[in-house]
Amino acid sequence: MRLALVHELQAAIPACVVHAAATIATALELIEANQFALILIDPGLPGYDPRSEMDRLKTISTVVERTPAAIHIVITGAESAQEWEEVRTIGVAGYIAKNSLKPGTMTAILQSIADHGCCVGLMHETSMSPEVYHAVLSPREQELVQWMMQRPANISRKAIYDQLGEHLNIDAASAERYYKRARAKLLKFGQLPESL
Amino acid sequence: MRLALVHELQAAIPACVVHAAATIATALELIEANQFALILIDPGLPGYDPRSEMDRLKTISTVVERTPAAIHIVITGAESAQEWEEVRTIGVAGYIAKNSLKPGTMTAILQSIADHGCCVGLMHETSMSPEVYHAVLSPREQELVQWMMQRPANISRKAIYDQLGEHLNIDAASAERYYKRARAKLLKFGQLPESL
DNA sequence: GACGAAAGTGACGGCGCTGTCCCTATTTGC
DNA sequence: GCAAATAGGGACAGCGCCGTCACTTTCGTC
Repeated sequence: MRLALVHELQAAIPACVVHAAATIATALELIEANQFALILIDPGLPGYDPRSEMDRLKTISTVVERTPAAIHIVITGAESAQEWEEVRTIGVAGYIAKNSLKPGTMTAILQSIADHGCCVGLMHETSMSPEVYHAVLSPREQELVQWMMQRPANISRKAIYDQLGEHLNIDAASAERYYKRARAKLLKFGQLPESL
Repeated sequence: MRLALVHELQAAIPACVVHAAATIATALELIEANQFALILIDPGLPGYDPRSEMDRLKTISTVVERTPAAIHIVITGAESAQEWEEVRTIGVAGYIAKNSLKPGTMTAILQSIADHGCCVGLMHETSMSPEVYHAVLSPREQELVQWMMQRPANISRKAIYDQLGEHLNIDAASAERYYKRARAKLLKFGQLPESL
């Protein structure tokens, strides 16, 4: 889980160095030994660190107080608008629900903080559409299949190709061939979903 | 976060199809429409799904009851030995704390379930050593640096190379060159940690 | 019947990661 | 001093993913 966050950060900030801590104790050691520009905090769950009676807010405020020079973002699974109000007064710049943290969102979050000074990502429109992942597909192919499966019935595939080509900065024709390759792979492995 | 789990699964089971749901409602739709062999459940945090009053146990039991043919594993951030006792009586085969879910562990978990019928992964020895990730390094290089930084002072680097070569099934000499390339990159970008 | 959308197949260059091999200074140890 | 360990550099083939180009066939519709 930490790794996922690290990868998001690395994708958003090229050529950065990320330090990760499994427990609050380790985190406190790190912020004493280093000067960080950006700090992500996952307050964790009840009983996250048994040796500490700190609750969520205390944990956050402790870290923030000890690193006044850094920008702080709270990443939480148990989102709460009220908690955001509380931590923003402490000096937290961002409050992101894990549910609204999709791949690639990190860049937008950091941009928003740079522009408006803060960023909130509660569970807005949870993409209710289920996600399907096929291990035999490369990431690009996976993405193509994902898009195609969400295609409304009255939209031609060609339109999706154009849409996707623009979105990924590639040729619409290439997008078409990706989808075809993906479909061929799924057919070959007998994993073709009924949505053709 | 879901994606991280999906990737772990795909790494553990080659050529598999993974369906992911953001909410319990979506999950219930999925298990009605499909026949799954393996189901991972993250009961989520308090308030995870606001439209449902189900608590953690109710959520888990609902899913388990509706999919008697599948193997169930609970992945949770708020681990609790007591909860494991409760869910095992329902028919859950695995109970894994997110903290003990390191990259590559999935294979061992599934193997353990296949062998002993169940698998528990509470927060055993939390690797207290902090983790450092450099975006400029490739995964292999990253791994080498990680190992080398954890090297006890009285162990020669050569021994680490041998150790690593065996662990990764590569030449010890190759491991050496990976570390050197990694070090050169870090030096070039001014990101070299003091641990040389 | 003609035309366009869609499906199915084959091939190519570029790029990055991997794993291997070789060659040279400099430092550390016995 | 000599040998081993360490640091530093350059080169190569294999492989998978990416993006592109070209060709044929089937189907539905007008």
